[in-house]
Amino acid sequence: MGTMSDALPHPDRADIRIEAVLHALADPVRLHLVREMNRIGTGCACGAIDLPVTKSTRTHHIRTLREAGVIRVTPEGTSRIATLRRDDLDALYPGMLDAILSAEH
Amino acid sequence: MGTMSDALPHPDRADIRIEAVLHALADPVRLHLVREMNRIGTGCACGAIDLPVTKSTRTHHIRTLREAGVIRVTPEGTSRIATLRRDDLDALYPGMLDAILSAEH
DNA sequence: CTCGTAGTTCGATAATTCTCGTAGTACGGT
DNA sequence: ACCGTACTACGAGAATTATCGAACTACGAG
Repeated sequence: MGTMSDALPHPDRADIRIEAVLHALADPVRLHLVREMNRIGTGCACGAIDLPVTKSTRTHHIRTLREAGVIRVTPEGTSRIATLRRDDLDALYPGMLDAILSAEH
Repeated sequence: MGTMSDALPHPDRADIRIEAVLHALADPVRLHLVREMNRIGTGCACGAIDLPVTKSTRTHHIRTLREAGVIRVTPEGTSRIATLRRDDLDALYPGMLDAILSAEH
């Protein structure tokens, strides 16, 4: 049970909660992930973005972002492709994502 | 030392960090405080908003919001008046605050 | 089938942080 | 001067979370 090609659970747009999204984006590692995903554009391999943490920690952060509804993750071979849920986030909180992503840092 | 009428420390606009702001807004109690401050409008007494926590916990949350640069707090008699730092937040992250405040909940 | 790569899961630890109660400070009124 | 109200400070407990290492699963290439 639980093979890697099983669809991963994602919240529906209606089930995305602002607090979970804010919490997900408030962590420096996760914010960096999201910024990079945004920069690279559509569909980037999770592992391609280098981070100052081990791979199990990376898994934890990717899951946090996925469960909050910030990214969508789909298996592709041995990799997993992550995409920002721009459409959903823009529909729910218009302007928020752009404002956060374009913030200086 | 440290009398109540001392000016409380607030970060300059340039020192406001997006991560701190997101972290401050990610807590349900603090988000409720901010929503209420926004609804009530300019300058509301911190203690006027009722919360399901004790007053020392309230102090903690107010300080977190203040130190993140989300609100400005000024002594006024025995009370403290809190105001959203709309101008600064809108300048730094245009559209973010409105998007968060108008999110359904 | 075996190997290497990509990622997950589990258990543990360390760090935050949310929460509270108690004690204390500041200010305004009587 | 005294009291009540508003809030802060400190110390401690409970909960959450960030992090890691080790063991495991899945898939593709040879």
